[in-house]
Amino acid sequence: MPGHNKIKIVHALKQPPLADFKVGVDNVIFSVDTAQNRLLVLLVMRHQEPFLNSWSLPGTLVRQGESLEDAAYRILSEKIRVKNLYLEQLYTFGGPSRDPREASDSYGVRYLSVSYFALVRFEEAELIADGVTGIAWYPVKQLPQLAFDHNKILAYGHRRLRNKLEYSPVAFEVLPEVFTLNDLYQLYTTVLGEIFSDYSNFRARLLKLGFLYDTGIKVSRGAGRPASLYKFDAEAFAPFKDKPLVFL
Amino acid sequence: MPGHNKIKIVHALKQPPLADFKVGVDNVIFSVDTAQNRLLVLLVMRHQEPFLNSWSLPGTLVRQGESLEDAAYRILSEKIRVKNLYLEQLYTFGGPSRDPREASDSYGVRYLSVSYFALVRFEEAELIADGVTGIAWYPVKQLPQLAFDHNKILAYGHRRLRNKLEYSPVAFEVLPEVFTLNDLYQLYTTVLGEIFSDYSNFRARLLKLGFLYDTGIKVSRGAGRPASLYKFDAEAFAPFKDKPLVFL
DNA sequence: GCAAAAGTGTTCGAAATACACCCATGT
DNA sequence: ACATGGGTGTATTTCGAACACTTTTGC
Repeated sequence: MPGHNKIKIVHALKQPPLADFKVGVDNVIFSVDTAQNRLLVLLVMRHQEPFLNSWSLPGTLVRQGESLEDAAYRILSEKIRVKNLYLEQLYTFGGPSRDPREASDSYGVRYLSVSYFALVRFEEAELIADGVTGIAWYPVKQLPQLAFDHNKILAYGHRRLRNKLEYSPVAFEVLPEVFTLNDLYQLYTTVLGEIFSDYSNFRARLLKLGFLYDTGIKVSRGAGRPASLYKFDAEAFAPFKDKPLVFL
Repeated sequence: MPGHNKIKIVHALKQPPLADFKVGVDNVIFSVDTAQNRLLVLLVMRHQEPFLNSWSLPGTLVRQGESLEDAAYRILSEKIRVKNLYLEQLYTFGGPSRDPREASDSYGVRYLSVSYFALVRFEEAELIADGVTGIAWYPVKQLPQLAFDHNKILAYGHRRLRNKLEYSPVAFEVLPEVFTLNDLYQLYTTVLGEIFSDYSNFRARLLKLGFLYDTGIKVSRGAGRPASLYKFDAEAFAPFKDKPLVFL
């Protein structure tokens, strides 16, 4: 079809050229220190320009043949060893000039960031300190200035975490295998804030739902009556999957 | 620091090269035909390879200096004219080999799709038929086979729409300026399915919330008692913003 | 008058809220 | 023994589901 081709060419001449991208993946990795009731996020110190010696979210550029999610898992496994984790895509930040390299190398290459949101168990997460890379859990209450637009990404991740917590059982991905109901309650209050119902009501509602299994094992934390250790029963939770369950 | 430099080089040699990307933006544009109670999605016919003569989501590749959202608005405005609309980012699909061009041109260029989700008012949306481009509203109940992974993207968008509808006032972006409570009810049932409370309860709950303004104007649709036309009062809704409001 | 659609009201039971109270342990 | 945290029970109120009933129109 010659006529059709002509149209395409005319259009191509009118339009500005396509942008070339490198695609980065940045992870917002949360965990909760139940002992100290702090919500933590994993940060790494940059050792290259740009933003040399700034803290940043652990990230990487996507390689040939690698899917976005693969890349997300790759950085994660380079930084910490975990038994299991929760991971989902967050958001894609892609405005021009969000990365200073775009200006400097003037090839017109854009840097786009697909962010992922992850939850790991604090007790099981073993940081991989390779001696060169600074890496640390930071309390979200005391964040430093981060590289790029990472503060924005982190804020977005934090919002997602709060939402998730209300209507999905992500909490049990963050807690240790067994936990007391108070651990669970503390987790909700530290992440969501004090806007919360009574402990006894929280407790009653959750137990009635029936996906928490009482192991019978008691644990004593200093003074006071020992608490039962509970376990999340994934099978018993199944019927609630995708239902608008809210345990506010 | 020479030692530091050496480490970088060694790593670079071990690692597979970075992928180069073109970034596409694909829009899932919904509207609701209140007259026929159908949920519609905007599709365009492709006139180039790959997937010549397949229906697809309206999309484009991102140009130099253009943000992702700009690109989303650009395609949208090339296809339809609307007064106002709701737009938000959906998800980023980026596995290797999701686009057949990746294989064929063998430059190792990857195609990544950032999808956007849009809602427009059916009555106000004027399709721009340029004679060449086939473009049409398709009922989501009767979708054809789409190009690329667009069926998957569309399914994802549909799920998001259902969720949005339950806890945010997007419905009023899709309805005309004034509407009857029945219009609203029909909208919810057509999108969410019949899993729904009674009309009278739905009605009572919404009116109690107090952000629907009764214009007093009555409109008669065939037989039966004429209905009041209502208006969404954005200011009165403000206090509910970001609250876990659900009008199921 | 009768059907059809809009709009109102009533009843009933389930859940959320706010407590008061009992239980088991460390010191 | 008493302070501390764990755990249970109960009265009150709010809210949603179901459904009966009234009102206003077209035919």
